[in-house]
Amino acid sequence: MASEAAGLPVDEFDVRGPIVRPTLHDAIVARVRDMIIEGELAAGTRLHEGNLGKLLGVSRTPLREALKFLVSEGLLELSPGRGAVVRQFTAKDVHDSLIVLGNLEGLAGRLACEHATDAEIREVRQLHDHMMEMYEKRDRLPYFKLNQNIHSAILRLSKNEALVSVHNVLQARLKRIRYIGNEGPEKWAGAVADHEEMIAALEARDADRLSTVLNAHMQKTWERVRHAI
Amino acid sequence: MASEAAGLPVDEFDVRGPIVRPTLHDAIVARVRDMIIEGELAAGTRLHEGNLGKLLGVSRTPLREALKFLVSEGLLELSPGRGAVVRQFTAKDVHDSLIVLGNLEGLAGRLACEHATDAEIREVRQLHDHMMEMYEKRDRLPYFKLNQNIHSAILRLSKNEALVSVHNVLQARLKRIRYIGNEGPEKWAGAVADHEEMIAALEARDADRLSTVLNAHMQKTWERVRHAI
DNA sequence: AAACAAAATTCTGTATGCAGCATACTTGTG
DNA sequence: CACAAGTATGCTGCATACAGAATTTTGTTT
Repeated sequence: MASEAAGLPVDEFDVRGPIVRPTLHDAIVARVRDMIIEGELAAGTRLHEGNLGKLLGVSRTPLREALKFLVSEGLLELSPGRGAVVRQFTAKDVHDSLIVLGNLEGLAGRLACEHATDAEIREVRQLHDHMMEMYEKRDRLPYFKLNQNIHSAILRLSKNEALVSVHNVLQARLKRIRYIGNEGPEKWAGAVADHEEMIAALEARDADRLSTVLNAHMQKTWERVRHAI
Repeated sequence: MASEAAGLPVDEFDVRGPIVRPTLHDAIVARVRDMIIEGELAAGTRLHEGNLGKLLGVSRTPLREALKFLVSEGLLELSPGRGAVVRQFTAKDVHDSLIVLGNLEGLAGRLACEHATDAEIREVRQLHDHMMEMYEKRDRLPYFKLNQNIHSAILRLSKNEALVSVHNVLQARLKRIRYIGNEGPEKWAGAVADHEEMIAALEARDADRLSTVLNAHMQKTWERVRHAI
């Protein structure tokens, strides 16, 4: 309905909401979040509103709003009068977060077994097979991305928005650490074995088994990343 | 160490951080959050930056920063070009959130059995006994507050910061609904029975039992509040 | 009278300016 | 030479100003 002419970038109209346009706010939030995850802004770094604003090409006002948003997400900390600092996670913080994440993913797996359609499970299987190809080639980055996608997919298949939401927040806090916590070959093999069992349990819709594997998988993740903290 | 003279309002120095002063930002966030929970700002209400700012006695800049913060917490929604709106939760949203909350509290109970000191458990027992007095008197508001305090205390006793954090976010979203979802006497009695079992399980450090009760308690909460949505 | 179009008003989004606090530097003193 | 006090700079926090989008109101036409 919006435009018949081919080649136009995107429709301005969305099915459910009225108009959906990308906002500067979202762009800044996403950009700074990426800078933190990719280590461009190391933990403990004090964020200079003037410099960072010039770097991103925005003025201080929308930047400050974005920073407040990231504070709420737990990626930044705020010292009154001293501005925002990239949050430094202690080993205990990470361990605690992984315990919660394991529990949340366990719940997600349980719900996914109940609510996912067969077609959706097949899509996860495809992601899994693709990931295994990357593992055979020892191609770490695509493996890493597909791995994340599979976990996100299981969360999505729980069909529980609240669960997805809190998982995302916690996941974002740890992304940086999982990014650098690249394990040795033997532990990698262990993670792959976990994933094999995951997909099997999901296809069998064995809620208890899937839940258990996901929870245990997260506990092993701790062993893999603890050295990096 | 800070001041020997009695009567001074508060020490300016905290044990761990350097200086702790209340910030305008935090005050605005807390105020608007309360206005939402207490229904002064009903779900669906469009927040007018000019009016709200005048009402609170602050200019638009810090107000907007606070609103962005609350958007991240999930209490507000943002329509680009149209400002912030108090988020409207569907019945499914609430149900989903309660499922997650039940799981989180179950985990918290499990961890609390492991990590809480005897003294801390005794404090929870005192809260519980006090709450029971209020129940005998059918004094709803203090009962409600003490109830919340007990749940918060169990979360705190888990000694897991990440768990407390995500629980708080989810809890804040539902506070308004639990505030209005005041049940009849028979369901109230059921909730009280749950609490009796909770405190017993905690004192026995029976992790499985406490976890089960907390999870079930949250599922019953759904029955109590569903009519209010 | 109803529907559409255009103008005016109002509100959001962004930039800039200013005041106060924090920090770094400099200078004076023991 | 070390340390402390005073000064100077720079940054944050907040307010205001301006531009563009959204909404409402008004006028015109059918």
